[in-house]
Amino acid sequence: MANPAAPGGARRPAGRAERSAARRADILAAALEEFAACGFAAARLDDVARRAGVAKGTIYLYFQDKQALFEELVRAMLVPHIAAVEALPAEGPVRPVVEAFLAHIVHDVLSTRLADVIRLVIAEGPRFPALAEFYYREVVSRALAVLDRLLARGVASGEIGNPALVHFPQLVVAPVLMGLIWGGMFQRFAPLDVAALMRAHLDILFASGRAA
Amino acid sequence: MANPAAPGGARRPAGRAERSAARRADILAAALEEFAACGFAAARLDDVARRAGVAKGTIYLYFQDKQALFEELVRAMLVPHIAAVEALPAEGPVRPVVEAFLAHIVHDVLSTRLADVIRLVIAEGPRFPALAEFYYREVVSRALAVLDRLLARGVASGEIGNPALVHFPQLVVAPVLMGLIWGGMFQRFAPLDVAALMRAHLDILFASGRAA
Amino acid sequence: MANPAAPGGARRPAGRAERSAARRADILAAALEEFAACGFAAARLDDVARRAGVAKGTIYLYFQDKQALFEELVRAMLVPHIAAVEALPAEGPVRPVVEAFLAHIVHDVLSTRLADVIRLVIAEGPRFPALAEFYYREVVSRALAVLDRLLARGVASGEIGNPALVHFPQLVVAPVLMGLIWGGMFQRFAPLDVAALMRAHLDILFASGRAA
Amino acid sequence: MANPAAPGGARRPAGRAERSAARRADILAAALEEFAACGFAAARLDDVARRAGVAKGTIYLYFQDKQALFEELVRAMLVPHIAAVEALPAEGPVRPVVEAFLAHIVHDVLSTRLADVIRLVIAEGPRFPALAEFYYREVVSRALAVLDRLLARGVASGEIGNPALVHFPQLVVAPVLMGLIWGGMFQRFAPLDVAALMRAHLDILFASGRAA
DNA sequence: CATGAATGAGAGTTCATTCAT
DNA sequence: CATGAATGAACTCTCATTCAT
Repeated sequence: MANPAAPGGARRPAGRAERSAARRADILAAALEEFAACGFAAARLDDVARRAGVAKGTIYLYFQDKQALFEELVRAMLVPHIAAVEALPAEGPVRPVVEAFLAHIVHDVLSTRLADVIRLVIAEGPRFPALAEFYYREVVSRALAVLDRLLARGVASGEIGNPALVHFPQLVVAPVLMGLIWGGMFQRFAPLDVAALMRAHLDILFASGRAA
Repeated sequence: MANPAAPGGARRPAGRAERSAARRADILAAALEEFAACGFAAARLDDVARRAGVAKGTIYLYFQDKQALFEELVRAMLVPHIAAVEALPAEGPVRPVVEAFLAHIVHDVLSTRLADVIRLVIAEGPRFPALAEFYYREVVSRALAVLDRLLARGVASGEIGNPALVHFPQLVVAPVLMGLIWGGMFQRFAPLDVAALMRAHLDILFASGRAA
Repeated sequence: MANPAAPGGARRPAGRAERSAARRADILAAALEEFAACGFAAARLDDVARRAGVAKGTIYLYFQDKQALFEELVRAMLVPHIAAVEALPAEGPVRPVVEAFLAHIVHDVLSTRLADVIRLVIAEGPRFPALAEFYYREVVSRALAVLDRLLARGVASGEIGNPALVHFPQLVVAPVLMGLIWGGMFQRFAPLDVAALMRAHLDILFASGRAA
Repeated sequence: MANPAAPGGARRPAGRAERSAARRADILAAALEEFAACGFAAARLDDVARRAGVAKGTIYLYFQDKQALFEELVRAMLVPHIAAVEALPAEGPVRPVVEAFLAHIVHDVLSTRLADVIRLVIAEGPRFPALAEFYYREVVSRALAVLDRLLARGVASGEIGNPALVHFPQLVVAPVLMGLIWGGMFQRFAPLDVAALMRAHLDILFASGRAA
């Protein structure tokens, strides 16, 4: 009677749907840890369940099977960032936008769990074509399209001196990929200053243009 | 003409040592296929054996276990290229050397089995720190050191206008990595012209400098 | 009649804990059969599972591995008898006590599954030092200690004429061991009347003493 | 030219047959070590071969298979002692003969490789009925028959006071078995003075009789 | 909804045995 | 005779998946 959102005597401050969503989130979070640490094939659902604080069977109430869990994990992690990818300003000087774009990736991707997710996609991509395609369609192609327009504008305005860059937005992103891979493999014993790397990268990209 | 075992005529019997080396090579080749296709954990030694045309137990005559097979495979594939990495000319104009360096990678790595091996190292690196370290020590760090000297020379001679590049040889290689990853994931449905990518990349790198 | 789970009527469902304990017992019983028949190394868990009526994997829900199954089997079989070993009367005439002791062993050990267990311990002891030590500590040394006190009393009271026996309680048990080994190896084609053997043994032990 | 027994340039001082016999002996010796250490099932012919200094296949030139090797090993080790078993004097006082008999076993069996062989027979007996039967027929029954006659003589002459012993020669041997088993299992952490045990045993056996 | 005991196909690994050299 | 590379059946152990409770 006190809690209108909890009919039937549920004391917990959450409704059934919320509890369910929370469980789902717990499982996804646990799965991320395990998949990131072991890879898809070597990760054990037993460990995912233990880490999520649920029984092994419960996972199957929320996900069809191991592969579905993996794919939904990747999707769930990527989706919130898909919008951000296209939120770049369409007007004004180009360099600050590219800078913001790269800074965004460095801060919100490379230094977060998202880096693990993308490394997973890269590592397992060949075994999960659907995932690779999803990643390309929803993230990569969109980001590259945005970049492409940006670069065209930069070339048109003279900010970017070298027209070679148009049609190869991958060149803008390549150092990010380098930072991502390096971080997963060599960071431990050969640290790489990604921020400085990005500054140098920007300097080169905009070197021969004139300031906007 | 006196020696019936003389090289030059491929004959069946061969020596014991040759047979043995051939078997080993067969197994490694089969392992490459399977590991590249399935990843380390999901690859089955049964399939490796079948593909190599040997019995399952035979693998264990040549390799301690699955992990050893994997590590030796990577090492065996990388080692022959280690020397090549440092064979860049130490004198003269810089751009042609960098061009040759990238062309070499594109031709001898990206379009060969070596690409699979490096993708494997990237994918499994976190689970095989020894391998990641080997790859860094024997390949990555050497190549970067060579590039570093090259870039310094280019900056000193004015060929490279932008000194930002020095100390970040990773920027030179980043597009190669991009091509490698792209090739493994998106090439099927979104082909990338790596050669053109490289030309654009070079144009940008040497854009603001004066010709040597 | 009110409690459907009440003991006294063997019914199927039972509680989870009971089911679990029963499964464990089934597996141990099956393991005893197989280990006794084949020895540790040659026994196959597949057969244990089949005999226990469970799947192969189920064994691993209850026991860490084959060796743990073996060791727990031996412990589980021996433990219930450890108390019995020290339950011999500490007063009165000695001969009846020794007689009872040997009769107990002949009836409760030699003619039961326990004989198989001890034969297993003897056969596998060298490969399972922990088991040999357990058996010595919990069974052998205790039984010998009890016997030792008993013999000392018998010598003190004159019931046992020969003081040589003190400090060698093994001599009292040796014929039991003989019966155990004989039973496992020769009984089939050269039967040995263990009861008569024991009577003769007792006659000799107490031959030169005077009745208590 | 110096060695007339080595025609054809063979430097080794042995003929073909001798070499062969030596090889056989080497294999048997190696097999004894391995079987004693690991038991029949767990012993590896690979280790036997390595220890014997021959190739794995060579074993099969001398023995049909693993089981034959094992059985011939046991037979070969026991046969030389079969004669000794019946070489006990048929006349004169009994006690010295029994003493000699037990002393012989303690010295020539318990403290030698023979102990390992008999422990093996005991451990593997149930799996090798033919071996158990051979051991019974050629060793056990003969020794017991000899002992039986000896005991009868002792009882007849009054040396042995207790006629219960006749028909149970096993009682004479039981402490030896105890020593054998104890040696294999507990000797390490609970040493048993077998010689003293035997003296006590003899004292008891002959306690109530009058000296011859 | 949630559980976790149970399943059983399938993985890596071993080793007795064979046979071309 | 001797070798040891090769075999492949058989083993132990794992783990995604199911289902009675």
